[in-house]
Amino acid sequence: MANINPTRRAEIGREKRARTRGQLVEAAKSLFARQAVESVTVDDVVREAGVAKGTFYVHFDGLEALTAAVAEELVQSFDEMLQPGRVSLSDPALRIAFGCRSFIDKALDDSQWAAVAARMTAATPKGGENIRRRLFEDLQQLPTESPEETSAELKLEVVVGIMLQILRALGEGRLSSLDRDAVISAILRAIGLGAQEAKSVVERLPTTVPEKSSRAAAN
Amino acid sequence: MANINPTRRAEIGREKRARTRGQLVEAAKSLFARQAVESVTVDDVVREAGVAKGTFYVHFDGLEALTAAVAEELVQSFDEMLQPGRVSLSDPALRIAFGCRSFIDKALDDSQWAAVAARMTAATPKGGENIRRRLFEDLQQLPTESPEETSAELKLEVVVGIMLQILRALGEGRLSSLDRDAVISAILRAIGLGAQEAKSVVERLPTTVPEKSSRAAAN
DNA sequence: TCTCATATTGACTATTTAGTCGAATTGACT
DNA sequence: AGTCAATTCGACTAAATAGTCAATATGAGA
Repeated sequence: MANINPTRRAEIGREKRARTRGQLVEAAKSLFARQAVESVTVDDVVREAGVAKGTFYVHFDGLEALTAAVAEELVQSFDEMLQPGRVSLSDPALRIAFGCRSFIDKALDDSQWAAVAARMTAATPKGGENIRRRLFEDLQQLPTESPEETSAELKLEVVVGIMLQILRALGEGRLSSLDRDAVISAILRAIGLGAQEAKSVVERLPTTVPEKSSRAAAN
Repeated sequence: MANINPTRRAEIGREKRARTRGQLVEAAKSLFARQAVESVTVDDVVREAGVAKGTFYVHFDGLEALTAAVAEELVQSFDEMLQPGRVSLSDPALRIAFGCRSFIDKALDDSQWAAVAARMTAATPKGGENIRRRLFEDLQQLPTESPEETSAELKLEVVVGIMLQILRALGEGRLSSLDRDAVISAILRAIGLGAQEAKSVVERLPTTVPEKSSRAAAN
């Protein structure tokens, strides 16, 4: 008699489930990197994932749920990327610069990630809200220049705008020989730091260990 | 006998044609302002325009052609907006600032235009190419700062990124109390001008006569 | 090898969308 | 009022897409 422990049963299933679910999310990311999120169909996804249509609906209620899952994964990667800087850096300008550089490094290392991240912010603004809010707080803590004319709200849009455009460009293969520090400097100057201050912030930025595994090379 | 001059016949038709075609383009713009270009269907358009489906295909081969027509109209409005500055201003920084301010003024006056313009650049990069190219040329003509680290290619993405984000924000109703000059200053500082230089450029910017008719108010 | 809970499959129906076409409407002119 | 070329209409077919479900496959443990 094969009366297996039901808890064990569920465990076995979870592995298989997780693998298939992962394939679907991977397929979605691959498609989102190539075309508009709104133009991707369930049939596209299952074809790309090499999975039957019914399977899709076992894992997700519909495209919206899949999109949310991709967004969730992105937010996860954002948080992991930004966490180290948030805890260790006390200077808001330095925190902003660190966050931006982390994004750029990731985008330089994995252009698919860049393309997906850029597309998802437009499609599901919900996911990016936390990152926006934290950036906004950092911008508010920035020492205000003499006669401050640039509101924190505007600075927020400026930083987000530059970063998104860089992500889009890298995602499309443009700007592949990008100078990270030049971008950070431009952002810092845009939000009111002087050229010298900006340069100084960039120089004080802690060096990050270069990643070993390259996703871009693997694909 | 009603044997009308065939040339006259065609003339009569053209008016009716033009009106219907205009309704379709208007409907498309209205939809593009609300949702992703890729998610708009022919049925959406004809419903919004209050026109039968068959009529749509009399005027356009398909959605792509309609989208191209909307893009064409946008490019037209860009050119009209940017032309005065291009011919009268010799300082590249001034030309860039003027162009950006023209965009912002238009967006401030007509948030639908802003939303559509932002969405269309992503959907049909073809249309924006000329504007991009002209901006790039202006950026190249900019006097190079001491040890130039920011390439013209990067500056291009920075300016475009900021402008697109401002357009998106205004299109979504955010930043409605926007300080035009603050945006221009931020852009100029980002591309390498000092804070004082940027301020000076903004002050030297010729004043434009405020528009009488407000599209935003009319809708 | 057999069992069986779980996961996967793909054919199926229902709905949405693209695109067509003959019939009806329009409106300036006679 | 009548004419007629141009335009518009909307029902129609074909194709694409969403979502369902009974049948099949999987694989660890007995």
